[in-house]
Amino acid sequence: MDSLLLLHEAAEYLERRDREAEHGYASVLPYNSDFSRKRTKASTVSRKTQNNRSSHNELEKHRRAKLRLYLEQLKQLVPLGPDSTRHTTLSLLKRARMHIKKLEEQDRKALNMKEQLQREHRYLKRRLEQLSVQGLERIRMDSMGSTISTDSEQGKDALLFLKSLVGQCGRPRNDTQSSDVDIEGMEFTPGEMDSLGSISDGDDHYSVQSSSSDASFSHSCRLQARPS
DNA sequence: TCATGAACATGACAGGGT
DNA sequence: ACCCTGTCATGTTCATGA
Repeated sequence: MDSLLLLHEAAEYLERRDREAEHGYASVLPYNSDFSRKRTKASTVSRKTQNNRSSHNELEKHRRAKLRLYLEQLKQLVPLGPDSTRHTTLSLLKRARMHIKKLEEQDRKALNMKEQLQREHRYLKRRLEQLSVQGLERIRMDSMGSTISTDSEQGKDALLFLKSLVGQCGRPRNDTQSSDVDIEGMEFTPGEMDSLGSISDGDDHYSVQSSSSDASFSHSCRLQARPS
């Protein structure tokens, strides 16, 4: 059972108990009434039970202390906000449930983003490889009139330049490192998610300019791609 | 003073061990 | 069958804020 489900059940339980108390059942039964099973049976309590009572009380106290500790630990993990100066167990559990839901949503969005970036990276890499081949061809054609040594030097320079380009653009988010993308504190606006949604892996019509969230990434690659 | 939440006491029960 | 341990349900008491 996952933590969200546990919290959900805990919060629902406390809410139910509150509701029942409001409507007059369960915990508001009259003391010593016929409905009170423990008090009516108390008269038949054995001497052994009496002897064990204090130890049982101690155990119960320990159990409650443990519960308090867990609630304290939970309080450290859940952002409580400025408005909640006074926390109750119920409010804490509700907040924790909301917080977990929010984290799950962020995680889902970050995974989507990661997949889109991986697709973008693969596309850019392919494109650079194409461009490097085309660039070499063009340099070779342009330098037909020059000497063999010059031609060779220029080709070598161009090749080095293009290789470095592939390295630079590929390095920030290559396939092996992409699983380590830091998604801490990522906030996504609906616009960002929409624009990312327009990219598809199998579709090479993907437009670099259309990706608003990665404009800086693609733009820097384009700028660097201009030989000085 | 009253309402409310937390802490406590206690009986009941379930499950595991002997 | 009995005991032990952990948990739950319920009523009471206490602390605290409005």
